[in-house]
Amino acid sequence: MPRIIMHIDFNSYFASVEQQANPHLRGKAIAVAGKAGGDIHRSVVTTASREAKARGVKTAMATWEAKKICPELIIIPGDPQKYSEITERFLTVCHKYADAVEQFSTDEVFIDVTSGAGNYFGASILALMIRRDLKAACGSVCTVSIGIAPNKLVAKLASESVKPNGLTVVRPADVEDFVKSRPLADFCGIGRSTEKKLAELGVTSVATLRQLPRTQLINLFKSQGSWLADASHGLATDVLENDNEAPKSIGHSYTFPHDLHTIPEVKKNLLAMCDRVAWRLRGQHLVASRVSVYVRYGDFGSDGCAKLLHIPINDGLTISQNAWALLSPRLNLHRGVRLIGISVSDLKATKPPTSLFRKDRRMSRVVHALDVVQTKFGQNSWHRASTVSTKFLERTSGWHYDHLAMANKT
DNA sequence: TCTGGGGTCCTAGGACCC
DNA sequence: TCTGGGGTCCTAGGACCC
Repeated sequence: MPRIIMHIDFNSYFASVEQQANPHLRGKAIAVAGKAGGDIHRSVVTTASREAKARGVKTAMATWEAKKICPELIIIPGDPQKYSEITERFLTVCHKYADAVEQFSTDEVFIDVTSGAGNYFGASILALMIRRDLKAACGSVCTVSIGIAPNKLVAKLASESVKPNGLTVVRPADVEDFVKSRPLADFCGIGRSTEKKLAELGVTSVATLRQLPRTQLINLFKSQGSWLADASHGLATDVLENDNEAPKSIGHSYTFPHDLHTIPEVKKNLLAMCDRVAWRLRGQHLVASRVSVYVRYGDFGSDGCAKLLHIPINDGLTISQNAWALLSPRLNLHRGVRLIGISVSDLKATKPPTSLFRKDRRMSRVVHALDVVQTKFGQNSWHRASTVSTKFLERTSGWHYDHLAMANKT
């Protein structure tokens, strides 16, 4: 049975949320970049408002570059908490109108409205109702572009085709023509590299892509080749993914305000980052069997490696020890460390601690106590002594000891 | 004053086993 | 004197998405 899939895409998501929250920002060129407390100068634009886009500011553009082309640009640090609250409201509205909802990213969902809408006319009415409810739930500044089509691939192309505030319906009979009108770069699955490779073959449009034999595409692009052949006709067997699936990996990466040149600096930051990853891991009751570490140097060269562990782990210190063992033999400090990325994967549900050693059992009690503190007092409620400067410790030690004492009682 | 940070999936190639 | 072949596991690295 043919399906009716709707793709809903928040326009300039983070920027709209900021403009909704602060009326002074409405109608102005703003960009969301970095996070509160982070270094904005080494960040890129996460989202540009409609007004900023009109002046040439684009997503992923370096903030200094954005400022250069749009001097009046107001840069706002990102507020993940705020956005996830709005996303929750967004999802609640979607669930009201469809059984199957796939959250594709913070600001995009696919919903299957086959049974709820009945036909494409019904789906258009549904889209208008969703738009009305979203305005009520998220604010009048927030607009969405909606695409309706027989599959995810075309629904996404459709929503992308009219921005902002578009509603594009592509009935099955119109798929071939509609797809032909779209640029290759708009296809979800054709990135810069594939686009370039296709251009070298003389393929710069859907029409020219259709002329290449499927066998040739498969030879050149392996499994992606077959997908390309289908996509050029708007054919896809994509299904809505279940939202409740556990994550496959959890990671954290950070660009330092200044490149690091010493081992203690690297180790200290690595440990703090591993603690954050471990905290999220435990929050989802998971343990990890693979640790991956990635480094970007001042010259923008990079290096990374990964290791499978025999015993699954979920505490920051152990993750950090493994990451350091991987990283240290290949680390080149002369180049300056710009970014470190740490990621854990091969995730499984946590089992109760089984170690026979008293030291390990004691450590898991400490980790649990610290989790309790962090849940109650937030992300910066405790730090390892080894990850903070002496000055910082002197300034804040009283505060920390108070909280640690409380944690032990808990 | 040099391009972030969160993910997923696929493939190549080496090591190892029988 | 010349080292096949299938399978699996693992890491590195690249491509893609937002």
